[in-house]
Amino acid sequence: MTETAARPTLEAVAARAGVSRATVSRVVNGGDGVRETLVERVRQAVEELGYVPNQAARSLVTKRHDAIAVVIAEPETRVFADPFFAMQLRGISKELTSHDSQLVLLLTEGRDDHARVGRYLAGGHVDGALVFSLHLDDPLPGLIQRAGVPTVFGGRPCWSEGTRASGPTVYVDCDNRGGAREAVRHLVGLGRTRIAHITGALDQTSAVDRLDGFRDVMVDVDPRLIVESDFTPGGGERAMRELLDRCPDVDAVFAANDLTAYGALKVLREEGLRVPEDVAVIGFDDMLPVAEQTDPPLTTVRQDIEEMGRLMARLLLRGLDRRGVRDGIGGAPSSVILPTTLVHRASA
Amino acid sequence: MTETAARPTLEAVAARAGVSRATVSRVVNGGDGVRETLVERVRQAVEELGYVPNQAARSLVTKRHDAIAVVIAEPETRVFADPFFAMQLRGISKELTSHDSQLVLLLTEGRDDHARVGRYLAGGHVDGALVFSLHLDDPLPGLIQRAGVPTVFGGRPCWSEGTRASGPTVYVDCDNRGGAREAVRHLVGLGRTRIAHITGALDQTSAVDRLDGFRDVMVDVDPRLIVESDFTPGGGERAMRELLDRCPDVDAVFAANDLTAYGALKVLREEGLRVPEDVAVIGFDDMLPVAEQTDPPLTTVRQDIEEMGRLMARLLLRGLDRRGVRDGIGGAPSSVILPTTLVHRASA
DNA sequence: CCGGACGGTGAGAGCGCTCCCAACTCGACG
DNA sequence: CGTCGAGTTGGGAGCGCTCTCACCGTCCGG
Repeated sequence: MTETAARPTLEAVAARAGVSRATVSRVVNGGDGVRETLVERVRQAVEELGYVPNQAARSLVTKRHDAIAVVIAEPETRVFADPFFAMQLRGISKELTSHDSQLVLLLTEGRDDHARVGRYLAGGHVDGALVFSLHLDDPLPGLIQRAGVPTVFGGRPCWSEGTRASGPTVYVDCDNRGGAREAVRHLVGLGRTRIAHITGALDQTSAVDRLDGFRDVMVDVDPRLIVESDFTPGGGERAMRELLDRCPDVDAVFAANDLTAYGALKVLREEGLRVPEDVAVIGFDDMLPVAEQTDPPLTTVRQDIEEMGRLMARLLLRGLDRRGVRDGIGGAPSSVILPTTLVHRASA
Repeated sequence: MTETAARPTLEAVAARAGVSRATVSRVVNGGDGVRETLVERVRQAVEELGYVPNQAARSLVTKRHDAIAVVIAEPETRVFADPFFAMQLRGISKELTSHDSQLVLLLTEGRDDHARVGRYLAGGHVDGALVFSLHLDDPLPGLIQRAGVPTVFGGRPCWSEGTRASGPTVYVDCDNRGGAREAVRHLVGLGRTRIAHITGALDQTSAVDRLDGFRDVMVDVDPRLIVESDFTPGGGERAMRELLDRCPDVDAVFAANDLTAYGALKVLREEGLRVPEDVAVIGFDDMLPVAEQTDPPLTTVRQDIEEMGRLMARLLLRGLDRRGVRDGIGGAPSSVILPTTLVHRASA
């Protein structure tokens, strides 16, 4: 941990290359309008001195930061621990990297933290934000939009009344409803008639949308076939038990996600029911370490999580670039719903 | 996405409070040596104007950034997807937050990316780095230490020959070896005699250390009882099959992590072997969604992952602060090995 | 052969902040 | 009653960079 040697400045490079600061700056930023010989000379000086631009000085004048914030509102430990965010982050990171932007990660812990995040974003330390807000009553989306920071949401956000910001909301989500429909139709196609749904946590739009998709197909479904749960394996177990109790004749289950399906599978096995012969099971997410490893391997609805992350970043960056170009018409980017695909494995 | 109103500057606050820039600066940075009445007046002006300091301007002069980088070297998708990093990030984030520092996340993709990360760190954009380097031959640790950025590693790093940097290396790890010993001793205590070990990916120090711990207890172990694997469920399955094939009399398995144990459990069940009656199984990590949900619930060695993250951050920040105080003797912080605990569930 | 256009370059003015130092106010002390 | 020092406050010089302009040479058309 020794003191790092003083970093060379533009000035130093200029001196070495025998040109002015302005010229070095031009070269460093693309080199347009500089004679080729000079460009070369400057490049070499940069190389020799190991010059790296000082981002702080640059931001100070450009008001750009080449950094975006990723906000993950996460009261619940277990949700954060699933691979979901990791994959999204990966996608986001890839996109940002290719755009030379940095990723500032903001994790919130409980309500008080919202203020901190709001302050940070309003403080103009980043060019934009990517926000994952999971719950219906989350004040974060409102806070953020009020902060005036360009934002793209991960998953369809939900507005508490009155929090609704002006201007369009941009978000990226997968086709939860359509994916659910496809899963349920597949079960119907298998000849199943007593098809149940174990829901996710219904304070999240993804859970609501999947339930809606289920209902789209099972129009007059026996209400006892719908059991509310919470996206966890334990919740899946409890729900499956209740389901078996209420409707012993159930012959198919569409679980709101793979973890839930995993729990359901466990109960089914314990009860001596064969999957898929007695009860077919479909999950959602195609979370690989889970879906491929269940017993039997899980048929599930795949969403490309990494791609969602990447897309969020792309949308945000595009919006940012456009802003630079004097907010031309052609307009703000709009939300994107990614398609899902049904992955056939053994459970249905 | 409207243009944000011009942010108020120190100057503006000063004007409003009827004092000088310097005074406002003092108040904003703690307010020492300023008369109480003035402090109050400035505070109010700050409030009214919604002033937030411009970090870029501040860094420019202080050379501090109040930001640290978290570098996750991750060629393998599946490893990143496990909850491990999420938990660590959480711990890190908590610690940084309470220290008013930001977390810049750097994910690498393949070899070329190392250069990018090296450049970024060397560029002095952050005050320090927290680095997770998983593999033995990873050039990243060397690169980073050469960049002269204060760094704390997650997990005992491993140096390719010649890459070894000068100066002490600080890292945080759990007591992989001791934890493994405890697990194996527990199996011995259960009266098991044919105790096997399914290793993790042996290009990672954690896997090597756990193997060493196993060997510490099982001094003259039948070499056929050690099967090399890779920390994945699939790998666990394969290893377990091979093990059963080689030594049908195996009566206990210490798996290098929970995922591996999960795979092993699956094979055992398929083969009609009872756990723990016929074969006792112990995992490592206590990855909750996995360990609690296996069938039967997994006895495993717990490491407090979030705490590791928090500790890494704390160590780094402490080192940074000390640097500020003229690098006094009393010295660089040193590595920490966190204890593990054996969690008794049903599988052993 | 001269004026103007034009590509290329450098000088200089800040961006918003911190921090050094000078200045100023008092109360205390000789 | 003068002086000194502690306690406060303000002025000003940059931190390293970008960006606007003025400037300079060159090339071309008239």
